[in-house]
Amino acid sequence: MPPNSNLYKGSLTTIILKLLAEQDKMYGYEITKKVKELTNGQLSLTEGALYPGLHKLEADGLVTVSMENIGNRMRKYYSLTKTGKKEMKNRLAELQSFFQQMENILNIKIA
Amino acid sequence: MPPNSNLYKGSLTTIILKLLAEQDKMYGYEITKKVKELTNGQLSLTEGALYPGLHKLEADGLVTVSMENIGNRMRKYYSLTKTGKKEMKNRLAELQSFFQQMENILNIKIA
DNA sequence: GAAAAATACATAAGATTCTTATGTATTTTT
DNA sequence: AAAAATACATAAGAATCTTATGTATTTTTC
Repeated sequence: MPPNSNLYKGSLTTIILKLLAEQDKMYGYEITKKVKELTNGQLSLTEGALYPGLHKLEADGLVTVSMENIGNRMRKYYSLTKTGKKEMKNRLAELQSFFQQMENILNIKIA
Repeated sequence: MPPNSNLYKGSLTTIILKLLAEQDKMYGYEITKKVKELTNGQLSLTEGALYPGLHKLEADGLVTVSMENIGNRMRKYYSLTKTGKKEMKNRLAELQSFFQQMENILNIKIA
């Protein structure tokens, strides 16, 4: 597998929030798998960014946690709070306008 | 004027390189004006990011500087080096693939 | 059945890139 | 004459990442 592509800083939590909005609840490792799958293996979230990111979302009240034991191994499932759903919409809108601005500036077509 | 939109970190130097590729030479303040113009005032580069960014591009050998005096005021014009032109293409390509990946992950249409 | 890979979490040090604040000075507009 | 725009700069601190390391279980492969 190639080394991680650089995530443009700031997009990680938006990704997490959007995936949680679609899947209802997910655990960290599952998120990394999902991102790899959706990008055909091109993008790998690093654990050093993912887990602190999830902790921050929790501290900010955007997600809640529920633990589940699978055999002897634990999983921490994350779900969006009501605030988290709103914030997800805000960040998606922000990201869209960022993309629009980048198109204007760089004069490129995306997709 | 509204407060600065957040630039997604990492995109600033790509913007600078692309504008320099189109304009041949520009000075810092001119770059901020151009970005404002292209985004209809929605995006303002902050000086605290712009000038250090230009200095770093120079230190990395991607741009060269030529001074010009306009009356009693100086301008520092920046131009792409050969390496800078290559790097600009690399970063644009990287950014495009990042956008593509974000589309895949977030399931959004851009533009 | 032993070794390797995958699963599943975590944290810490350091790098990078930004924001905010501040500073200097000239020129143009009001 | 005062305010806004032009034109540069740097420093402190915040935010977000990378890289490295650690622990432990489960599944796959040889």
